[in-house]
Amino acid sequence: MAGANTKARSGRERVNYGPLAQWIGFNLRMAQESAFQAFSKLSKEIGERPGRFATLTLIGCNPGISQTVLSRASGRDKSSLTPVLEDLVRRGLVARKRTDHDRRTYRLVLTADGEQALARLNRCAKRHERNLDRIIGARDRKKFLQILKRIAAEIA
Amino acid sequence: MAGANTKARSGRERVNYGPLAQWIGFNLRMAQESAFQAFSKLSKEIGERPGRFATLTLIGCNPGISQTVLSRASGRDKSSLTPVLEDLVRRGLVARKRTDHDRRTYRLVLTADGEQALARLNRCAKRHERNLDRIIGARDRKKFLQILKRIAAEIA
DNA sequence: GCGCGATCGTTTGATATCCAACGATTGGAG
DNA sequence: CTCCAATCGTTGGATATCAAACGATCGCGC
Repeated sequence: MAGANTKARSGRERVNYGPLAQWIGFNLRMAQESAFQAFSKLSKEIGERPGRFATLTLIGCNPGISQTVLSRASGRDKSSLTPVLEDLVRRGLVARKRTDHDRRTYRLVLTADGEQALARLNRCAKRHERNLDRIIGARDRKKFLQILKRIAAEIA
Repeated sequence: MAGANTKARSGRERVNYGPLAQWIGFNLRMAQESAFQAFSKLSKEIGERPGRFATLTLIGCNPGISQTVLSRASGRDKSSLTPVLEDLVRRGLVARKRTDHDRRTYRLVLTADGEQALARLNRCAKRHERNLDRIIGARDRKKFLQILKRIAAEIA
């Protein structure tokens, strides 16, 4: 079925991906999943979850940011952030401050411990990025990054 | 903190991404999420879930494939496939056959309805891919795809 | 034959995520 | 002033995923 036979599977475990092999969407998912798994393993070594990283970085670079703005920037629903921030606050990495002129929003800031945790995560991320750079190649890195950003920005 | 101030936020809702802006891993996640959302919307129009697509395609291209092989090919744990296949079988899109020489494994095949559902999903995917192609540009498409495949293959 | 490690699909339990709805709060229209 | 729509963070319900453990089955060595 479905035309497009690139290669029938031969001996053991050879799979025919058919048209999937040429589809950006599928390969984007596979690459992201692999990269995430790899980073997950690195960050587990220092006892942090990978999902915390973008959150801590964005709070660090934008002290006083609100949860809603943070959720949009990190590409997740604001309700997903509630348990994450609860955890980060409980562990003393992030502080929530109420403002007086608008008592609905929190202003999020890193604590000293939060800065340290972020620094540790940054070292992991650097190693991870070096691995990715090695695979992508310095020559194509800039263009690759640029295309990723265009996809994120324009497909919505 | 964290050095690297590309731009302080000014008026409304300007967020400083700091070093995140240059990281492949983060941008890979954002691009994948956006692309998946877009495809999700398209496939919802025809009443299918986006996760079913790779599954149906791989079964179609590899009639008789087992669940374990299918799970590895589609990049998901085999236990994630159990409810998906239950649903596809219940709706009559996929048939499971027991083999006589190995009664542990199923052999998965598409039914006629499954072929039709896949054809509908394929039309969605083509539209989706055209949008991605427009963003990426024909000139860079091949290289982009190649890099995605290398990441998926080599980072693990 | 027999037994035991490996494999297949499922179950179970834990996360992470989305979406819709909610209560509290704000700010603007009248 | 007084409402009322909009916004903020949370809650509740649904789905998707993984990892570990399980029962059934296989196949190999002996």
